[in-house]
Amino acid sequence: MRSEGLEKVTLRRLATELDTGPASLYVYFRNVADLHAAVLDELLASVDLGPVGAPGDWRERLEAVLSSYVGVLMQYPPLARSALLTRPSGPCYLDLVEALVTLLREGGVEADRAAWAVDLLMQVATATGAEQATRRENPRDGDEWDVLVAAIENADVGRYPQIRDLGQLLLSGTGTTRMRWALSVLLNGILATALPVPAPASPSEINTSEGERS
Amino acid sequence: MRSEGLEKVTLRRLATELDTGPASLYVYFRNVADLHAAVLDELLASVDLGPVGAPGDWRERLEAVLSSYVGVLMQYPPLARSALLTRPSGPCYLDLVEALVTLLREGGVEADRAAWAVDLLMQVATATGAEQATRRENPRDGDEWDVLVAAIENADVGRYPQIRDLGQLLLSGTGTTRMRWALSVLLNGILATALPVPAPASPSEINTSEGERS
DNA sequence: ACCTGAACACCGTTCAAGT
DNA sequence: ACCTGAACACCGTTCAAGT
Repeated sequence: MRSEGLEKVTLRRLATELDTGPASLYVYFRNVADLHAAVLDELLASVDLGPVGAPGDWRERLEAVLSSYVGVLMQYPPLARSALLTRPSGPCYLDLVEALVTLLREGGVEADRAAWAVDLLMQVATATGAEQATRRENPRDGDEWDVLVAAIENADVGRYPQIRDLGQLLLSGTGTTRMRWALSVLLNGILATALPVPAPASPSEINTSEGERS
Repeated sequence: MRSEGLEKVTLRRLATELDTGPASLYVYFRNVADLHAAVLDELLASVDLGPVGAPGDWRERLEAVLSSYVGVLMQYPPLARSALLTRPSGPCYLDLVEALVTLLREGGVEADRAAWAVDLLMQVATATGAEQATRRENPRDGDEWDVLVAAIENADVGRYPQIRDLGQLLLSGTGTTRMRWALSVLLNGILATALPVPAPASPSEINTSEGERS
């Protein structure tokens, strides 16, 4: 419907695209965050969930799904950024969650742990996508990188002995290899870390045990 | 110097605060990202690095430092958001990196692994801070939560069997307990996951082995 | 009743004109 | 030479006035 190539997703741009004033969009969206969420979910439809049903190692398939997700985010920097702050609940987002849970459970992760693990995996993937998308669209990124390199190389030995010791190790690796390693860390950690035992609750407060969520 | 209580850090607001026009700030900062980075680093000075030199379990001390960091981010939502996309290189940021590396090494993590681990820990902590800060300042967050609860409870059983199966488990736990678990996951994963063997490089390209970093 | 033009209150950035 | 007022090109949101 309105899935034309949008680079800067903004209320006004979409309004002029539709030959109307910006006020009209408030009939469909209560604010700009709502609009972003809607476009984002539309976009998540293009994430490749094929690996879920495919044969092969569940870890590799999970990595494939998350890579596809990150790739989609990187194509639309502003949406990638909004994905970090939004609480998505669209159908395609749920498809993605469903896929990740399926793969985790296939890997032997029990239900409660898988539930929390999905959030963590999505958080890291989304943050990675938003970061890389922003850097990619920022032409001055090279400069910032150089500044960081210089800051590390010239770091005061007295104040930053560890940093001086690590040196280039802090900057080593490509984005892809780092993300592959991060995903391994997460999966190994998830497999090794049980959920905390829930705080003992008296029977009367069992139904409010969802917590403050803040 | 200019560390007055700033809630919305914006070029113009700071300019009027200083009784001048917005153009004047371009003498000190080349753009608004630069300004954010500067203020952020100023803010990072208030992160409590005391636990680094204190006695006790290195994991708990690392958790204390990161909690302090997240707490600082949550006090300034716009800066928390910019921290996700910026490539910080200020002195206080380096202090924080130094602290984390120190604790990781104390825990027996070897140098190269610690170098990558710091980035991952900071990414998760920063994302958590930015998320929670944004939610806290958004009064409609309750509504979005309700929408998500409803979406999960009423999810189509055919399309989302796993989600239906998990149900409230997906929403269980407070922000704090989730973050404590996430940190355990990360530390367990870091301890369990060696870096990939670097791609074999001919001697001639050893000096360019920093990678594309994209 | 529904839609929307125009206005409001902001942004970041640039650049010519001042001192 | 250095600083900056004013202008430019955008934002998101509201609201009164139209149909």
